Amino acid sequence: MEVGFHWRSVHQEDDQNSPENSEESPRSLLSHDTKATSTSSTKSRRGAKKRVVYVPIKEVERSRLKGETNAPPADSWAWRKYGQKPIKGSPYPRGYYRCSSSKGCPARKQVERSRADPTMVMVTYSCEHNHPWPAAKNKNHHHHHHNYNTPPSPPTTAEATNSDVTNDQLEELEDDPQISNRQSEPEFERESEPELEVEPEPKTDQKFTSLEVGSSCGPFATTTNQYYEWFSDFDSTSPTMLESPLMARDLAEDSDMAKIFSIRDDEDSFFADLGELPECTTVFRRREIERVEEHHRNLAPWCGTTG
DNA sequence: CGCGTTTGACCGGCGC
DNA sequence: GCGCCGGTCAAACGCG
Repeated sequence: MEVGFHWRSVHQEDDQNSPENSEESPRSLLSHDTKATSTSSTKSRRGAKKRVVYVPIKEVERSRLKGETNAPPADSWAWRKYGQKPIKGSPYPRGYYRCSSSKGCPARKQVERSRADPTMVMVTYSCEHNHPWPAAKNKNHHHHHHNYNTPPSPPTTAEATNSDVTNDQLEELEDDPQISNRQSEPEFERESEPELEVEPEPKTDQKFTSLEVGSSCGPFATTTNQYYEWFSDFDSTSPTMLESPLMARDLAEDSDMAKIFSIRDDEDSFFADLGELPECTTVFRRREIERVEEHHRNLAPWCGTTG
């Protein structure tokens, strides 16, 4: 495969000038990577580093189909929506989310549908989680090695099925034929199908016009729902998930991480890797986290943007 | 009753 | 200085 996701260090001035420009970037997606997620690190005005992730709306759609109103690329963290605004250049609104796991957690993310490619959802992560993954909150990961920024060890479908997901949850998952398929299929071929799956009806367009993903992002990471999210994201666009755990950092520039990612990109069976990668990442991840926390305490982090 | 979403108001930065 | 715009706050509301 040639796609997957590309770590793009976008050294734009210090901001994504305009939504239009930023949207144009993911042209690669437009071409054929409907399923691939693309990421790019950029800085916001105040120099705050941000990580942008593109997720095929399909993922979102699928999630919704499952009966849950979840939508945004679930990263297993609990996010609480604190605002939504229409964006000038885009017909789609942008949803603002904040980590609800910890009160002081500066982690934030913005979810909006790509204007250039309506089949993609653009998720912009800012700031880093400064607390362990709230596993206890909604799950019983007996061996979860909550790495700060790393969500629970990405429950490979198998793993989760065995230890994390309850029967009910499984049923939910299996309830969606697509999901089941994905788990066993490479799904890449499926992806070759255009947005047919995504927007079979015009009404689909409606919901997006109004709030689209943003609105449906609601209760996604509330509780058990997270499992669904994981699955959906996983079997389909794993890159998305990979993103979240490492996001806020300059992983793009981080040699170690970068390496891992490249590997991932090549690996078709990232599923297998997922089981281990998180572990590996956890190690140095923690190291960095600590540093990050330091920053957070000592000096106003890049996310210090107040307005 | 607690938690999360919704939604309009408010604030601050930036360009003109 | 003013207006536009993106980002956040906070009250109201809904749901489990």
